[in-house]
Amino acid sequence: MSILHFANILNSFLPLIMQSKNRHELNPRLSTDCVIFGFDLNQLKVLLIERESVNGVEQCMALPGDLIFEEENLDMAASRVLLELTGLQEIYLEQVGAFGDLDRLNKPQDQLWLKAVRQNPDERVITVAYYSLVNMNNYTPQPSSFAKSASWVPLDEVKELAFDHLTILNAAFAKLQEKIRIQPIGFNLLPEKFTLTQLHKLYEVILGRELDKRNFRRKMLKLDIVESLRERQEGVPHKPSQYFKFNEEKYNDLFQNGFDNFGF
Amino acid sequence: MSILHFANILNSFLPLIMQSKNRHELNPRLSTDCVIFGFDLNQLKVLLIERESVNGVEQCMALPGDLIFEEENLDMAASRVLLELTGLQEIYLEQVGAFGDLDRLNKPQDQLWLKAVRQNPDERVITVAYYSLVNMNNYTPQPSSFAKSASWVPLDEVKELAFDHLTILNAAFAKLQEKIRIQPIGFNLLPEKFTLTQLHKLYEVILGRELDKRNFRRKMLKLDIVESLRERQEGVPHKPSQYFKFNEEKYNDLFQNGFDNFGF
DNA sequence: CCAAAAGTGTTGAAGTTACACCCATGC
DNA sequence: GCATGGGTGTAACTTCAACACTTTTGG
Repeated sequence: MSILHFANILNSFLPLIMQSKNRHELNPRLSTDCVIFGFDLNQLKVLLIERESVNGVEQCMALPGDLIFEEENLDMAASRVLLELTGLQEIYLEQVGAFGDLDRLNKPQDQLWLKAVRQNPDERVITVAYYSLVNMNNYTPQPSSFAKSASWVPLDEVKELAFDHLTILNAAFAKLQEKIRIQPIGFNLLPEKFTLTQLHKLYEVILGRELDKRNFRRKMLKLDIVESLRERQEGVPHKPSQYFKFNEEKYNDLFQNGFDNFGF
Repeated sequence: MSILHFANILNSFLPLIMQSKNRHELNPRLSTDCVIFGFDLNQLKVLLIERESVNGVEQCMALPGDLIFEEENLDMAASRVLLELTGLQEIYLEQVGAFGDLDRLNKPQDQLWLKAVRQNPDERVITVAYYSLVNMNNYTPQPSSFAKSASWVPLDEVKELAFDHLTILNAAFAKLQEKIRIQPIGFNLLPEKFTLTQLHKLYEVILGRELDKRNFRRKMLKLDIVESLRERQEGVPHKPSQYFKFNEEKYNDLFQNGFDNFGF
């Protein structure tokens, strides 16, 4: 009796198995990946994990991500996986979308890794990606589970990632760029008190182009989402800058309504 | 030996089964749903299917959607399912996102239906939703497969849908509203030749508010994405309107670059 | 006193809003 | 001739883009 034949017989029991099995199992066909953006006041970074090498072969870096449980909401799964691999928690994650290309796990190196850690390494896996923005100062990654390390990597140094993670990262970054035009989301990436120059820089790195300093400041101040703390930098070898905080009330207002800048 | 015990033993063979089974099977945990918007020159409509009644119980309407095959891209699955259920094809579908709440299939009526048509009715299913805009004149729905009927339903008459389809519809509509501010996508919803009044009406129903007629026309003409056909309506009991077509070249240009209206 | 970044105003151009009347047609 | 929707212009206002110099501090 061939394996195929054997499997086909077992196959007829699948419905039974499905109904009775422990639902706290992992779903072998569904995963989640998280794209967490941070900002070090100079450049945009993304949180990546390093996985253990397999048979002495170094694995390239990856987004924090893993299979989800059978009985787990997608959103909760993303939060859990992020926590397990990097120690970060209480982060609002927004969905980027589902990624399910048939060849997304086919790179030889990825296959090697999957064979080492997954029960069903050949299983086709669809992943649901999430993204978020965080203030790097408040979250220090602590690798655990299969993450050998978890660290902030400058976006423009990311050349290669596991699986289709580069595609996912690009999609998330595109969402970020689109979103920052409509909602004043960037504040999540900054410390509680920040200078307008830092905010200015943040917008420049997200949008990928220079913005006029005076026009930028005028606009931000008029939107009324920043508020001076009447406190200045100290110890800087130049004219000290005022610190600002963001005005949560206005922020929430704009966050909900968007900037509504289309013109209609 | 309990069923549970039995299942647990079989469970250990699962990896084997997974590897050897026919990959042209349906994945019992993954589905796709399509939100197709149409416009009848007066109101927005969405394409819904009606399913066979189960044990004499009428089923409420649903988005066209079904399980996807193991070896099938998500995008292709959405196109296939749409074709199978409604006869529509060659439609560009854009992803809305993944929906996977644990209770999304739990309504009693939905359970009834699932038990009638699915091999594993209790399986937790995650769905990947897509949306599109079409010119209703070019696509006449032809129900088949488990769709008893497929028809255009005015958006504001949709009160209840199967599963979490109302949530999905709302998410897709929100995307549509957001997108039309950034890209001139509305033309997909109109016939090849249309009047500015029809286009105007379309924008009003999508955005859900009145727009000044003169300002709207001025703006559209300046964007240069519509072009007069120097042809007029006939047989209308009022001053006949010019027909316009949209300027594909300009359209594609704006489609790629967006309106870039944020101000930075 | 030098280097470095902070902070500040104006102007011309473009875009936005609000608003009311005449026109061409079928009946 | 009347009902219906088509089609048009202007003025006040707001927003945008471009541009350069003075200020404050540490060393």
